[in-house]
Amino acid sequence: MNVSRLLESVAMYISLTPDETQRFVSFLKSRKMRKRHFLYQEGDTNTQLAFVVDGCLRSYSVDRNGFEHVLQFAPPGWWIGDMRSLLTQRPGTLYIDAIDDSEILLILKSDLEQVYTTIPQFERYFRIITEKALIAFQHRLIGNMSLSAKERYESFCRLYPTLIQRLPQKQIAAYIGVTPEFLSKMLNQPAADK
Amino acid sequence: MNVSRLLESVAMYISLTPDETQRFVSFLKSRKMRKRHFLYQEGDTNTQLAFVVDGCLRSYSVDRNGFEHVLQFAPPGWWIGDMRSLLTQRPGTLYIDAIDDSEILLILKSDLEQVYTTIPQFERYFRIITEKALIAFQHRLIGNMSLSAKERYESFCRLYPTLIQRLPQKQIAAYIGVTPEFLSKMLNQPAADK
DNA sequence: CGTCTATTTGAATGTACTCAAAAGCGGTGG
DNA sequence: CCACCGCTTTTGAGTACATTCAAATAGACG
Repeated sequence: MNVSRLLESVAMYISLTPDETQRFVSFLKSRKMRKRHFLYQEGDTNTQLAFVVDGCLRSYSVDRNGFEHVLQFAPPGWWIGDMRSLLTQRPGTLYIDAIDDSEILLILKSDLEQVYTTIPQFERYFRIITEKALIAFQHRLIGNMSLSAKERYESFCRLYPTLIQRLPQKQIAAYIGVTPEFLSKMLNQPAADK
Repeated sequence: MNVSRLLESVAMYISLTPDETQRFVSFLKSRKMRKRHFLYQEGDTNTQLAFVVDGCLRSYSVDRNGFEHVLQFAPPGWWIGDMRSLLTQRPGTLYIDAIDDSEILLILKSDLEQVYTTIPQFERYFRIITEKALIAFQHRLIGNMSLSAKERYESFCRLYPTLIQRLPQKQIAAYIGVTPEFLSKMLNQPAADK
């Protein structure tokens, strides 16, 4: 089990003793996921959080017309899950799948609670991680309201420069909030520069 | 200083000794704000977090064309601040002002750090508060991508039933992401019911 | 009351969507 | 190794939702 990437992330914000580290790791389960395979589907109760070691996952919802909307891409080093389902312990509204062959570390909600009570420093770690996620989503929301589709695309390219190359356009469209058709037209008609 | 509302919120997630409570309260500063007065403006470095005791605040950004986009309304019992500026300690991009005469409790970033180290339970409190905020923003983002303006308006009414009455339409428009003109037309042409 | 801002209304415009169909691309099996 | 299948991307024409700009009206506040 390759936990070094996660321990690096943890070490950025808190200091653990070898024993604490050991106990934390004992709660983790490693899992390989093949491209296009699901971690959860809508209606499942999400009882775990996933840390991406290698590959890339995504979470998305499907609206009543069948259109997908990407909530998050999770490259290596990122956490992903259906936070709402995790918190409420009720069936979620998100799908989470692998967009590449991936390796992830899972921790169950119940074990996470264990971690919080036995190694309180993790409250801090996840507080900070969550704050950063919150800031990112706030920023994205503002962007969605104040930028044009073209600007959102450019902003996306800046944010995920590595992802942009291996993601199908369709996924990018579902992230920035336009139809695949429109994104295609936009990219092939740079006639007017601004 | 009216701290009972905040202590209620804290007590929902953690248990403090009287001494801890006392120490926490000693970090808070009470402040009254008159309607339309600012807590921060764009470019300020936000060094504090605000808890609304009474009244209502809002945070918003102004895009390059001068349009306002509301990030958050904060009725009594809610926290508000420019999280990004608070985390990075750099000038923020948000404006925060009172939309009603309000009473708030402020805590400085530096004091918050003190609270975290001396009363570690607060890591938990703010982790949970932040998780809830994250979930709310994720939900709103998905809504912005998958719902029509009318549906976003209805969703807003459900979320803030009390606010809806005392907020100018313009503010609601700036929250759901449409122009005030369009919202006005939408509300006055319910000809077609669906 | 008078001023300032919010709301309404209308006409013209634009950005992005819908639907449909063709073309491209990648993986799979023969 | 090639042919085929399914999915993604492209392209076009028509449309719709929402914006822009302008001006009139209504409300709020001092």
